[in-house]
Order: sequence, then structure tokens, then C-alpha cells
Amino acid sequence: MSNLDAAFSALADPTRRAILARLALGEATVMELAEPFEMTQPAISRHLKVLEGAGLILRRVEGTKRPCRLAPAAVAEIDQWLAMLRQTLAANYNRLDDVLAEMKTKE
Amino acid sequence: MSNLDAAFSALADPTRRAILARLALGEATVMELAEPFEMTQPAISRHLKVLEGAGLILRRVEGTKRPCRLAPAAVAEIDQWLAMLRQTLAANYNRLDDVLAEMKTKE
DNA sequence: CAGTTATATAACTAATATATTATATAACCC
DNA sequence: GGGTTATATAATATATTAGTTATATAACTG
Repeated sequence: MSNLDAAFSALADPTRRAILARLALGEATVMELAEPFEMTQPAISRHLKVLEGAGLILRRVEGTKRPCRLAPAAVAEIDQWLAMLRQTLAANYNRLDDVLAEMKTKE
Repeated sequence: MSNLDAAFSALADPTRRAILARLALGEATVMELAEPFEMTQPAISRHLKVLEGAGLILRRVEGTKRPCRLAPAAVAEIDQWLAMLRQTLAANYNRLDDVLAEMKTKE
């Protein structure tokens, strides 16, 4: 499974996106991340494992806690891939502009 | 399922990403899209359905053909969500810069 | 109209993902 | 050391996904 497979797959889950959004506010422990969800701790633990596997988060060891934070690398990779599509869409818009411009000159 | 669920989920599959990459070169029919893959036509048909459901592609009817092209809306939505993470990561980098700067002043 | 081409749908199978409960580990606190 | 807290893992049930083959639909082509 490519990194992009794992990254996009990880982002496809709303719980995991919410976790990332929470981490956007700063580092947090597993318990802190689990708190807002109506889900058991093991479920969150697994979600974090998926996010870590996708390279989207990093974890430190701090006593019995495992604080998580966002990882830059995977986000950059995703960005890069999306840039390809963005570029094409922009190009298509330009072509549309051309069409409209041509229509105007024919008026 | 939110639009982002569907969009990220659709992007998690390498075949579907390849299809999008192909569409970045321009409109294509189902058969044209299926050609490079070692996969049956119904399999591709399903992938296209997933991409369409996620708002990533649009299709026209042209006789018996169904030419597909990239859709801007979903890509924009994804972009917007990622922007949130990007922003935080940038902020973290800045904090790291601060730390490094502080270390230097203490030398 | 008959045959072919482009695409979609249905029935089915195999693999994967998500959640749960129960339990393990390991650090912390008295 | 004994109890509590933070987290991970295992076993299991269920749902979802991705592919297959077989078949349907509907438009083109001679």
C-alpha cells in the first residue's frame, strides 16, 4: 500500500479527521483525544495507530502517556498529489475563459 | 457520509487515483479509462461510480458513450480542509523556528 | 432488423475495516 | 508492594469494499 493509499484512507474517516482537527490545536494524549467521542478507548487507540501508520501523526513517550501531534510529511505528500489535479482544473477554467472570450468577440 | 468521507475514501484507491491522473490529461470514455488496467470493465464502471458519487468526476452522455472529466468542486472542498492542517503545520514550524532562534541567542 | 459496441447492474466471493468486550502492560502514587 | 491510571492488544462480530462472471440495456452500423 502506497503512502498515499494509507494517508487518504486514514482521512476518509470522520473520527480520524476530527482527531486531526483537535491536534491542530496542539499536542494531546490518547485520553484527551478520546474524550469528545462516544467510543471506547481501544477504538481511539486503533484510530491513532492508523493515523500514525499513514504518517499523519507522531507520538512521544511521556511516562505512561503518549502525546500525539500532527506530522508534516504526509500532509505535504497529499498536497503534492492534489496539486496535480488543481493544476488541471485551473487549466480547464482557463480554457472555459477562452471559450467565453471567443463568444464575446463573435458577438 | 459527508462529502469529505466520500472524497477521501475515493482517493484512497490507487486505481481511482490513476483514473483521475488520466482525466487530468483530458476527457475520456469508460473504455479508454479501462484500457490501461488489468481489470474487467464492470470493475472500472464501479470505480467511476465511486468517483462520481464523491463529486470528483462529471459525466456527459454522448450516444452510447459516457465521457468523464474532472470536477472542480470536490477537489476544492478537500483543499479547503487540508488548508486547516497546513496552517497548523506552518505554525508549528514557526514555533520550531522560535525555539531554534532562542537557542542561538542563548549561545 | 441483426449484430456489435459501450456501459451498467446483479449475484456472489474474498478481503478489509470498525467497533465491542476482556485483558495485558507498564508507569505512577500512596 | 498494591491500587489506580494510561494505553495497547486479542478475540470476535458485523459491515463494507473490490473484484469476478453473467446478463441487461441501449445506441450505433451495415
